[in-house]
Amino acid sequence: MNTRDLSYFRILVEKRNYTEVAEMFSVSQPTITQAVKRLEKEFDSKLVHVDRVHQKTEITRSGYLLYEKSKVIQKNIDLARKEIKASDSEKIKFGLPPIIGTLYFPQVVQKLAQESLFQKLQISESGSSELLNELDNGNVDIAVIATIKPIQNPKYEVEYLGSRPFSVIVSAKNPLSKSTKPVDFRDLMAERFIRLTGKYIHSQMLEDYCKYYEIEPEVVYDTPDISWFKSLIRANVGIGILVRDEVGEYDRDLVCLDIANPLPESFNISVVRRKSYILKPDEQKLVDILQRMNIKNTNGGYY
Amino acid sequence: MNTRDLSYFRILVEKRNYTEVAEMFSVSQPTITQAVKRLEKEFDSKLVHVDRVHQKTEITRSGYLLYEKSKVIQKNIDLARKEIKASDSEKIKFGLPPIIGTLYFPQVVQKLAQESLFQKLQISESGSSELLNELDNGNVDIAVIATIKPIQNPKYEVEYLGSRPFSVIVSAKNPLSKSTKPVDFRDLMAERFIRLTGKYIHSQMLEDYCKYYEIEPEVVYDTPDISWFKSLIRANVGIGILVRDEVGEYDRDLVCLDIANPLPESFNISVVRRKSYILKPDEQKLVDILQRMNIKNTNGGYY
DNA sequence: GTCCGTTACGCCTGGCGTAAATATG
DNA sequence: CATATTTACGCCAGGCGTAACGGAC
Repeated sequence: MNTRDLSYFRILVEKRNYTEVAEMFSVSQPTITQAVKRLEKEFDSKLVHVDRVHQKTEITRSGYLLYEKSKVIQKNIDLARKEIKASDSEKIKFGLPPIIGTLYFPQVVQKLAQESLFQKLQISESGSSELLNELDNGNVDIAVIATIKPIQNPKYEVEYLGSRPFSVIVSAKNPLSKSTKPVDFRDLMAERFIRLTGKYIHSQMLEDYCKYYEIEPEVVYDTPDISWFKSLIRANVGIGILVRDEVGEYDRDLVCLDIANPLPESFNISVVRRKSYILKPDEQKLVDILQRMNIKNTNGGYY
Repeated sequence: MNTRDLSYFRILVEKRNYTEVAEMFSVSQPTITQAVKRLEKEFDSKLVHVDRVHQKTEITRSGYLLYEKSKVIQKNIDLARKEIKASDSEKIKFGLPPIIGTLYFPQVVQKLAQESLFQKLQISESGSSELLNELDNGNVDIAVIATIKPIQNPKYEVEYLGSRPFSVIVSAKNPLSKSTKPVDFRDLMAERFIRLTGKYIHSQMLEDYCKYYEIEPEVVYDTPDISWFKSLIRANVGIGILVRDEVGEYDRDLVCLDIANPLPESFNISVVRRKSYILKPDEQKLVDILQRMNIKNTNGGYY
C-alpha cells in the first residue's frame, strides 16, 4: 500500500471533491479516482460512494474507519521526518512552563552550563497542557511538566521528579492569616476567591477542591498573571490557591495556609517525552540532570 | 512511500539480518537492500549501518526513530483492516469485567434483549486493564470499564457512567463492625488485611490509602477470588477493601464501613471505545442504553 | 453546454528477481 | 572456500497523464 494513496484519500474525505484534491497535489483528477479504487481493492470494501443524484460524495463507514487511521499514520510519518531532519542539530527542543522555570530551574542552570548544555536548549515556555501538544507534534522533545494527576498515557515516557503541595494563600490583613493550624477547606465557603486562569493546574485545583467539598466558590476576579494575582490577594480582595513554593520570603503580607485533609492532588512535576523518541547523548545528559533536580517531596501525591 | 518498505524495515530492525527478513516475506534478499535504500532516500538519512568487521548490522538513531513510528503505522493499518473486515458482521465486540457484569448489568439485560442487542454481544470478560489492551488491538470495540483514576488518554472516547464508593469490609465478629460512624483509615493500622489481587483496582485502592496515610498494611492473604475473599473476611481472618455494592443483602455476617475523609478515588465506571472507531447503528444503541444505566452516584470521584 | 467523476489506453518509473560482484572470515 | 550484503541489469506491473466517456444539471 502506498502512503500517497492514503494522503489523497484523507484530503478527499475532508474536501469531498476529487477535482480539488487533484489540484492540491498537482496531479490529474483520474489519479485520485484510481487511488481510491486501489485502496478499495486493498481493503476489499467500498470507501466512497458518489451520489450523483444529490450531487455529493459520501464516505462509507469503512471509509471513515480508514480515514481515522490514516490521520494517525500521516502524523507519524510527519513526526519521523521532523525528528530525522533535526537529528544533526545540536539544539534541544525543551519545554519548560514559566512557574517551574522560576521555581526549580535556577538550581540546575549552573550544572547545565558546565556541561555546555544550557546554550543548546531551545526553550518553549508554555503551560503544561500546551506543552503536551507541542510534544505530540514534535515541536518539543523533552518537557518538564506539572500536572495534578499522573500522566498515564502510554504514548509518553514519564519520569516523576517530585510533588509540591498546594496551599491557600491569604493577605496578612485577612483574619484567616492568624490561624496557626491547617485550614479546613469547608471553612472557606464564605470567602471570595481570586482565580489563576491560564495555568490550567491552578484553576483545576480550585475546582477539584470545591467539587469534592461541594462548595460553590464566589470568584471575584480571574487573572492569568501571577504578580497581579498576588497583589489582589495582598490587598485582601480575595483569597486563592497556589503552589506553596511560589510564595517566597520576599512576598510580604502574604500568608500560606496548609490545607487540612488535603486531596491527594498536588503539583506533580515530571520530565516527559514521547516514548517513540530516541534521545541524543546531550538530551540524555539533560534528562539525567533534571532527574537529580531536588524537589522536596512533601505529600504523597499520586506517585 | 510504500508501507511494504516500512514492514521490511521494521522486521529488519528486529532481526538484524537481511536474509532472514527476505525469507520471512518470501522475497529475494536484494529486495530488502533496495527497500532500505528507498527509505534512506525518502528520509534523506542513513538508517542502517552494516558493520562487516564486527559482523553486525547496526541501526542508526534515525533508523530507530523511523522504527518507532513505523510500528505505530503498522498497528493502525492492521486495525483498519480488522475493523473494515468486521464491518458487515452483526456481532458487537463488547468488553465487560465480571464485577461490573454481575453488579450493574442485570438491570439492562432485558432492555438489550428487547432491542435484539443481547444476542449480538460477543462479550470479553476480562479485568479493566486487560480490556484497555483488547480495545487497543481491536479485539474489543466497546467496553465498560472501572478505574480509580479517570482515563485521560486522547486515544479513547470515554463516557462516564457514575462512581461508587469503596468501603472497608469486616466480619460481623470483628469489633469494628459495631461502629456506626465512618471509620478513619488510620485506625486500621493494626488490622490484618485480606487483599483482592488480579482485579487491579481493588489492590491499587488499598495501596493508595496506605500510601496516603503512610500505613504499612499487614497482608495475611492474597486472593483473586471474590467469594474466597469474602469467606476469609467473614471468618474474621482479616479485613478488606471492596466496592460497596459488591456486598449485598445476601452476604450475611459481613459489614461494610464507610471511610471517613475518603480519598477522591472511587470505583469510576465508564463506557470506553477507541476514538478512531465509528459505531455501527446497533453499537450506538448499546452505548445509549449503557449511558442510561443507573449507577447511583455517591461521592464526587474525579469526574 | 457545464460540472464532476469514471473508463480506456499508452507511457514510464518503481519494485522485484537473477546473477554477478564485493567483503570478511 | 562459505556467508552476508550490495550492485547490475532485465522484466513486468503499478501509478500517472491524456483523452474520451457518462450522468446530472
